Amino acid sequence: MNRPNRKRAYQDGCAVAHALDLIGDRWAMPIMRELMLGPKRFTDLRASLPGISANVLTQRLEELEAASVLVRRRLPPPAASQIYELTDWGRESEILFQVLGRWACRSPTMEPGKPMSQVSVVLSMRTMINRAAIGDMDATIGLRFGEEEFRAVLRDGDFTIDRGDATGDVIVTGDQNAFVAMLYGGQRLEDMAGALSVEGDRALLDRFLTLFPLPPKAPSTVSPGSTASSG
Amino acid sequence: MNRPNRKRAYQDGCAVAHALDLIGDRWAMPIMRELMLGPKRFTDLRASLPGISANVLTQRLEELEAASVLVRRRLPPPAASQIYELTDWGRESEILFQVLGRWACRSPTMEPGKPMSQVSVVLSMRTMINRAAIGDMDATIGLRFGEEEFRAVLRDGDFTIDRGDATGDVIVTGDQNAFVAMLYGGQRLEDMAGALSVEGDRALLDRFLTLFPLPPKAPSTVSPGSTASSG
DNA sequence: CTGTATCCGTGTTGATACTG
DNA sequence: CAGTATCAACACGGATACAG
Repeated sequence: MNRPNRKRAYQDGCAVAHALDLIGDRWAMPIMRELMLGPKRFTDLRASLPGISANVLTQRLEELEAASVLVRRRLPPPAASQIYELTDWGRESEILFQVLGRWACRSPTMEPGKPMSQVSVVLSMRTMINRAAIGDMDATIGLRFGEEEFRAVLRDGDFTIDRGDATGDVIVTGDQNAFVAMLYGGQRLEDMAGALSVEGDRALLDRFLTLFPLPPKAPSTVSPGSTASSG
Repeated sequence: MNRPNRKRAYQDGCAVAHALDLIGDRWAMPIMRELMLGPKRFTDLRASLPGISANVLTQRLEELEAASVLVRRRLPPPAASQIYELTDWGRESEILFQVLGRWACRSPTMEPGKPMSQVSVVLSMRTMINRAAIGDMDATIGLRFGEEEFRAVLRDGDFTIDRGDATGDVIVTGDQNAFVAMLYGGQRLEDMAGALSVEGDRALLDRFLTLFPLPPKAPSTVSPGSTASSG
């Protein structure tokens, strides 16, 4: 229990430096990301953050709780387990993830194809949606990624997607990475080798997939032969 | 020279995780912040980032260069020194700093009064300006913090501030931390004990200072007696 | 089953000293 | 001025053992 308790902190009045003191440690933002669509248990977090170790997760959760970014709640019996949930202010950090995501997807070194968590995929849709292209579309799209279900709604020129029953005009079931390959990789359902199945209005799905354009890449300013850290 | 060259990277397709791979290392964002208003030399960076050590600065600059966030340029003689300059894409990251700053200044654990760099103060004004309150103000404000000079312009309901000659309708000279105490701490010029001097239209300065309101704090969700890391 | 604590090998960070 | 070299302290990740 008696940890030394003194973190390395920027001694800087800049609010950005304070933000980095709070959420700049390794794994802090990915943890927040995984909680953005609702609370999760320790084990769920661990499962959706491949590479994190139990002790690091414990420590980050403590620090984020101390920062009032999240709270831990004990569920009533028979669940008898704890859940971690963003505070209101923690949830307001979603804009950080959107802006960071929009900037980073233009990175010259961003390479697609690496696996994403279910939550990442849903948040990326909130980030990349081109609202100007929605027009008068009025539709509900259900997504079922493993055990998790989400529902997207297009209405009145707006787009929302949240946890919820995967019902609607079209329902996609399967692996979220296969869905991402369609969404951002330009792949077609036929290329998915059965990793995805679709029920309902396939034409709607095709149109839906066009609503998430990727912005142009920024040019690389590194000469190809230099000693850049290649991953 | 032959560093192992393999960083700890999130193996995650999420664009946010990629962003963190690029600029999530300690000191990376403060370095970018210091370059946001124009290029700087190694020694200037070191001076404006108290606490960073030379080897870490070297390494971060290399990594940020490899990420195409900044470039290093050799100045023509007689300067004969290098400068570090953000790329276009690197400069577009300013929105990250604004969003991060707006979110973090609501932190329950944010405590004012810690020193800020000159660049931080200027960027914070870009972040916190309340454009709706500008009205028909038409004025130029000069700021002189140490060796650095900045010029703020209010015109057509817009606000800009950049490096530039500290001339205008009112000119403030002195320590940027004293200026911040007026800007965000509600202090008055008389309380500054001579750390600031003002030439020109003092009424304009008073009105100018009202254009940068702080948003309300988020509530703390930590019980005061708990073992929070009070770092 | 759901976390938490401890040990250990390794890599990163940071302070000091030093070189071109 | 612009970095390198060295070294100690710490953080991370993996494994494992422990507690409710």
